[in-house]
Amino acid sequence: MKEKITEQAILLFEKNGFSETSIQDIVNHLHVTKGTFYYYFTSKEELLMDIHNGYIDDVLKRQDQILKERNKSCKEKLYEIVFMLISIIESQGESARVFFREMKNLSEEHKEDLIKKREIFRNNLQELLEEGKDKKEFHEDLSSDIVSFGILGMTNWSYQWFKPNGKKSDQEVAKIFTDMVLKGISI
Amino acid sequence: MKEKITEQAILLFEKNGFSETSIQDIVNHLHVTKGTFYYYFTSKEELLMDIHNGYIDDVLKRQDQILKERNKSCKEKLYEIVFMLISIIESQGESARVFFREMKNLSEEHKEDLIKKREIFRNNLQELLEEGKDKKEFHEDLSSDIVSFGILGMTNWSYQWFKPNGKKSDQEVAKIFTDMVLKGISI
Amino acid sequence: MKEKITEQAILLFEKNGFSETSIQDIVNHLHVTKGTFYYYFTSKEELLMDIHNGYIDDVLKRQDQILKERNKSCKEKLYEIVFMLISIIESQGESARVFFREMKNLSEEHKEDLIKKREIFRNNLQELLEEGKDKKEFHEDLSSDIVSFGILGMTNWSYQWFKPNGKKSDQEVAKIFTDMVLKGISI
Amino acid sequence: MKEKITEQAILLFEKNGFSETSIQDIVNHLHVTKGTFYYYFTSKEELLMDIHNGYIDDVLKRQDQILKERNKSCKEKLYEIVFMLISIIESQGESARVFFREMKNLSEEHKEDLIKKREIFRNNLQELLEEGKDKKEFHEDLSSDIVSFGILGMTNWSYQWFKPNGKKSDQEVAKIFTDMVLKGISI
DNA sequence: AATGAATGAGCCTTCATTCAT
DNA sequence: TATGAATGAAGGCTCATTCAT
Repeated sequence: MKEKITEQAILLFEKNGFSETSIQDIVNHLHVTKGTFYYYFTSKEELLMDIHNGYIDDVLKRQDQILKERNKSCKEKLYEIVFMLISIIESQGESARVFFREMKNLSEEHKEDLIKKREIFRNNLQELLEEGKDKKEFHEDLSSDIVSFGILGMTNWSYQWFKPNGKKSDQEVAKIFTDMVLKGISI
Repeated sequence: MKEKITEQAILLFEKNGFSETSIQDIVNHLHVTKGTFYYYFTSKEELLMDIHNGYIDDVLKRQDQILKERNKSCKEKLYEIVFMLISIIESQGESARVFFREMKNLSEEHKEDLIKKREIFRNNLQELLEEGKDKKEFHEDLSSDIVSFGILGMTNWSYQWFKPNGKKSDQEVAKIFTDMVLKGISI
Repeated sequence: MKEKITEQAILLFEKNGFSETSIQDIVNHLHVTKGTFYYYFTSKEELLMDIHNGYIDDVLKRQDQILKERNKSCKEKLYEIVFMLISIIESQGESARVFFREMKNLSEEHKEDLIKKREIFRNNLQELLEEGKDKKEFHEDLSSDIVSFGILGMTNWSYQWFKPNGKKSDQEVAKIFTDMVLKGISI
Repeated sequence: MKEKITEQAILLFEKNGFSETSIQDIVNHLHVTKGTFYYYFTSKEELLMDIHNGYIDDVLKRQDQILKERNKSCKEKLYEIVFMLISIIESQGESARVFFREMKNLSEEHKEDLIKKREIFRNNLQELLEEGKDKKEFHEDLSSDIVSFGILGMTNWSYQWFKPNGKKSDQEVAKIFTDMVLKGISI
């Protein structure tokens, strides 16, 4: 039941926003009563936090797995991270959108926790860029901080327009983005 | 007065969110009463729409000016657009953040209008990329649609982390982003 | 309107208790809506505090007037205070009962304020007893603290049984109590 | 278990009030679940009634024992009743406070039962005063009804201020009160 | 004897909006 | 142009109670 509530909530938060979705809305869709909701969650915010944690923890775990792979170059790892981010928006688009849009509705304390985790993710990417510089895979005058923000912007922003069943697949988009970042668009 | 209300609303919407900001909050900061608000606006949504239009119209106008410039290459124009987007977040950060976050609170009708304008903006960028391909400034196998999304992602996302008085200026960030997009990060 | 709400609330709080009376109950009796209530009060507790302050401030003012009277003996003043307390329960019985029963529903802060005022009242009584000892009106080995508690107990408790239109008037009750306290019941 | 629930409930009702204490609160403190509560009690009100009956029955029994004593004067019996009431507040302060404060939360029917018992107690006291008048121990023009209310007020009110480990013991307070009632404070 | 899931009614509070002045 | 009083709908949350197991 707790899981069913969470799933339904993700759908509604994504469609209408957190503040615009009432507990009543959520439980109506599941044909249970508000009491039931409060049996499983102590507050609406706790539910939102659960959703956020579910998303970021999953993303961090996948990033970890990619970075751990021994016999891959930094370029290859960069592609895989880009692909992972795009494809996670394909498979868990609603969670992703809730994640990016609704952080402000968390309590100050919870928000801090999440911002820390998000910063860890970005920092790992920045370190990958630095490692690539050391290994002469990337330009040595690369601003790894700004560039990491740029790459994340490209991929994260895709939740605004990327459609799972659109013209381009997640793999194609990831390829185009990685090409752009690696080789540039200029002749 | 109408302008003062709009300005104050932008500040509060940016800080606390649209749904979380009450009309009362806004008028309290201006030491007037709710009646005054409803003398100038027919609804809270109208105010939000005004803010959105103010932002996108400004951005479109600036883009137009850049694209009209005769004696500039496509590369140069691309840099100028990136710079314009970053710098507008420096100078009008609050409006920008409200614009990106609060569109869902507009009525279906108003939202459509805005999405159209936003699509015009992106399409202009895509056309610039196509023109660049024709003029042999950009690779001929460039996916101008996806790449335009990528560039917008990079710049728009900067509202999440870019700080006007941070280590890098808007010009530097624009330069780094354009370099990355044009030349790539790979050796 | 604010006054009408307060009056109605006193009646209901007295009859059913503070926690057992809903804002809805109050406004229903006045044929207005809950919004109206919150236009005049910021919270249910504020209303309760208003009631408490209205009562204790009135009682303190009256006590002051009695104590200030120049040409009266301590015994006479004691009678007047007892009479005042009984008669205030006759005229403002509901307020009195709310005052004695519902203090626990105030916030910690507000409660402290009130307890201070109540303590001032009792202390004034204790000082009157001490003054009476000095002037040889009362026994010199009188425990003025415990006795003051006893007198207040007698009078305050009357809110539990005293009925304005009962067999004995407030003046008679005050006379009986004062006689008992002054002369004792023993032969 | 039933007893454990009752004890815990008394503590919580005294501290936070009946309406402000939830069944959940009570069972949490005992590390059992709500179901358990409803196995032993049919409703929250029944529990409150049990507490009330426990208190008043005990008080009535003790009063009975005092009144039955053959070789004591009415004055002595009066002292013992006052002492009994004060000391019961010392030993069972929580029950006493719940008794005096929470009667309004009983059903009309249950409340009547209790009021009857309370009236029996007061009436016994009044009869003791009458008996004292007959035996020339008390003034013959004594208003035994009002005086009995006064004595009960003095003692019952002590639950508001009497502290078991305070400056004066229960015996001392009872002595002061009885002296005041018997001999008066006037010289 | 005890649990845990679920209910449903009610509560305090907020807020966009209206309207007479 | 601006105010202040009032509305009504909705929202988050609590809680006594029920019941199958």
